[in-house]
Amino acid sequence: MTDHAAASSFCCADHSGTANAQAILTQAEDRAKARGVRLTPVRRRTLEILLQAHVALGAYDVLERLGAEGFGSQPPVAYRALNFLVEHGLAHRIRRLNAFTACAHPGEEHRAAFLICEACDSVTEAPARLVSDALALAAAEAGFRLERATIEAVGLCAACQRASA
Amino acid sequence: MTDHAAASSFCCADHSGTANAQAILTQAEDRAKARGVRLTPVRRRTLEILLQAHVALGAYDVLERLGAEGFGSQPPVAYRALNFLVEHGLAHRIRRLNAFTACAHPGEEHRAAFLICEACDSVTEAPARLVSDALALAAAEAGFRLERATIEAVGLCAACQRASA
DNA sequence: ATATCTAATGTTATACCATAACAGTCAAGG
DNA sequence: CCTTGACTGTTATGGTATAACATTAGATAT
Ligand SMILES: [Zn+2]
Ligand SMILES: [Zn+2]
Ligand SMILES: [Zn+2]
Ligand SMILES: [Zn+2]
Repeated sequence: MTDHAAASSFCCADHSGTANAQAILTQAEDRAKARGVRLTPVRRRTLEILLQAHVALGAYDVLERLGAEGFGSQPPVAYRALNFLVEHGLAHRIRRLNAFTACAHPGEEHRAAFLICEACDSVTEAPARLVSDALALAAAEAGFRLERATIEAVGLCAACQRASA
Repeated sequence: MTDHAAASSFCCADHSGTANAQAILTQAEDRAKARGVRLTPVRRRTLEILLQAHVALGAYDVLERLGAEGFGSQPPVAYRALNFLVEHGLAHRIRRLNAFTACAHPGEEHRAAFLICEACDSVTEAPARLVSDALALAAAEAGFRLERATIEAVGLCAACQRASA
């Protein structure tokens, strides 16, 4: 897991960061303000780190960067910042990878699905309205009251399909 | 995680085990034979352990039981058996819980969603054809070739809703 | 039957992921 | 000011998972 960041440096999707990272960061600040929570330096920097990465990062990957920049260097520092971002819709946890990725659409309320490429480790956030609705239906049929869900697909991203063709 | 097995001893769903456990075990044997793989003693016993549990079990929970019965007592013993069962459709991995549960419908090819109760830790396997289709569609729209997916819902099972009403 | 090969099991050791508990710090609001 | 609650940092520990290698059990082929 630790070498994800190094690998596949010119990979697929539009989460590549630098492009719209600034815009997303601004949205994130707005959202934080709207919610009345503080986007403190560690938290903000953590979000930037996620935005700059083109793959999902493990907590220890994030921690390493934070520590190198003068923030705390012990696991709780990273986990707290990451959990904060997730709680407030600024990042998502990818359970299959034990990793985190910046939300591509902060501000909107959304239920996302994640498309994880087995070849390049990229993670793309896809709109999951319909998937979510279908799941809600299936849950209702079982008398289950759905609170939230994890939807993660594994396969090959468009770029890697072309590359392997 | 370790006390899941102890808790909620008369819980909700139909995965309660003992009822149709025997039938499922038979199906599993058939399926293994059909696939030309061996359901060895550890593997079979591991499946039985999962079937007897009424919640998903962590690898170390399973390991503890296996060790107590004369099988190996080191992590790889449990992980290998569990991974075998998952690979061959006899069990499922519940990523949100870092746990495993016996498949309720071995034999059939199926893409399942899991309904995880926050109150009693029960895990119910729900048919997810429609959810899966919707996800396939969303993936296709992103040019993503879907291989497999994890669909896990968190909420309240029917029984626990009644209990808390 | 015996040699041979492969799959499966078991062990040791280690890596990776995550949180509990407590101490110090900082920024309001009274 | 000074209290208060939120935030950051540290130490310590617990839980999850795999790599690497030795051993054994089953199948296959003389
Ligand atoms: Zn998002
Ligand atoms: Zn890719
Ligand atoms: Zn199943
Ligand atoms: Zn329940």
